[in-house]
Amino acid sequence: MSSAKPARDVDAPVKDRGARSRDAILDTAGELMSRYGYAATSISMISAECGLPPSSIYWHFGSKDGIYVAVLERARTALLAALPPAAIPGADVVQRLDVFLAHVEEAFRRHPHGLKLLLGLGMVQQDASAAAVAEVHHYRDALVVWARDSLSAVFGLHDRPQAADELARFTLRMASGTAVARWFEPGAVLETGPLRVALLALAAHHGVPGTRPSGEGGSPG
Amino acid sequence: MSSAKPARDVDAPVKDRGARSRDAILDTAGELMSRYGYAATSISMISAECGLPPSSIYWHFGSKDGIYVAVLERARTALLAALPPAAIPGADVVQRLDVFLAHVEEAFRRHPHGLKLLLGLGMVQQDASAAAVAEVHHYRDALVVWARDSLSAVFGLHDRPQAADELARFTLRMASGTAVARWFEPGAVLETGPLRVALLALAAHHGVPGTRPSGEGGSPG
DNA sequence: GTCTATAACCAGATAGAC
DNA sequence: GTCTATCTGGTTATAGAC
Repeated sequence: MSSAKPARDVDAPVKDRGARSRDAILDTAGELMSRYGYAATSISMISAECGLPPSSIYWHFGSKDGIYVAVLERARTALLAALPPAAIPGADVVQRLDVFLAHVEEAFRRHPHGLKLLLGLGMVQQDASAAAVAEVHHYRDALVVWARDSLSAVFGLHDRPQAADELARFTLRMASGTAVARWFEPGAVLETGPLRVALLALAAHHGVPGTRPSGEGGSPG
Repeated sequence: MSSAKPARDVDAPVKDRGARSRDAILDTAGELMSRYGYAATSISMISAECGLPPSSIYWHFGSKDGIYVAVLERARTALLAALPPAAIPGADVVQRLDVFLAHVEEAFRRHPHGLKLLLGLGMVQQDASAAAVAEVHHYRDALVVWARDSLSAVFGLHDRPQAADELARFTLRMASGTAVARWFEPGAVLETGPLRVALLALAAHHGVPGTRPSGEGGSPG
């Protein structure tokens, strides 16, 4: 028996050792950076954790910024793939909202690093490369667009972009706040119950039909 | 002429040069750490910015952790002093809520570093001293207690601690999410309008009297 | 693609004159 | 309390054998 922690597959077919190493580095770096932040995560930490020497890490990613860009890009892709699409099935608003919230809650629960990375690395502006800053904003913008489109579809706000923006900001800030809470209480999840009540009230406040608090089925037939 | 940036008062009476230097260091460190985070802020950066040599900084605070603890302690004191006390004046729920939200919005607007420091430094667990970790949790706990007490007073939830906890978590997560948003849009403020609607709806959902959406004055007399 | 070894540098922290 | 000068160790990054 070699070691208790086979972080990477040394005996894998030589064919794709490179791709496997690359993934191992990204896994380790994502884990460490989401926990300690970009600045506090060193190449030696990543090297020690994933078992590859620093030079291999540099061979794959070129620089610390390069690792960061790759980690963030992968996190963004994975999170956006897990988030529900804008086309939510459901006849009425409440039905669509419940489907939407269930998907969102699961996506944020299954990809806990997604937002944390954005948070811990958002303050990179210091010595980060232009590519790194661009990727941070790309990530953030993608989430904003997703939130606006989704909530617009759920509540039927295609002709009321301001209301859609408000609901999107509200939802994203709650999600970010939950990500923050998670590094004090690791088990914290997005509380969809209160969020559901809040979104329905906000929509009702904007006069969106089918969101009145009394009578869960909407307007009486 | 000496320099265009007199960051500290070199010609001040010798009497309290120490106290002034201490404050200057804390100001600079707070500014930098809230922008770049703890790990990315170096002693040399602080030294260059405030004009005092590294050894003076160490004389005042002993270590980088020491600076951090002092910065966070001062931020916590200032923020909690600016936040409204639990005893909110106002006859009915809506009145108290409006006073509360106005105070909170102003406190978070006038102390933009307060929460950012907590965010950027929350991930210090890596090589931080026990004192530093303790201060982070002290800060966070103080905010949690404040939120619970305040919202309990506003909505009259003394006998319903679970509802008070839920409203407190909701409010704090929105505030944290806003602090996060602020490092993408520096002008972002806590949006008390939607938060007001949401809190009223949550309270109504819990059956708190005086929070029904229709009829802003509460129950008809 | 992966390794050993190391260059060049900057971080946190200290010594000791004044 | 403040300064100049410096020590030590870790940091990013590279050279070059295999």
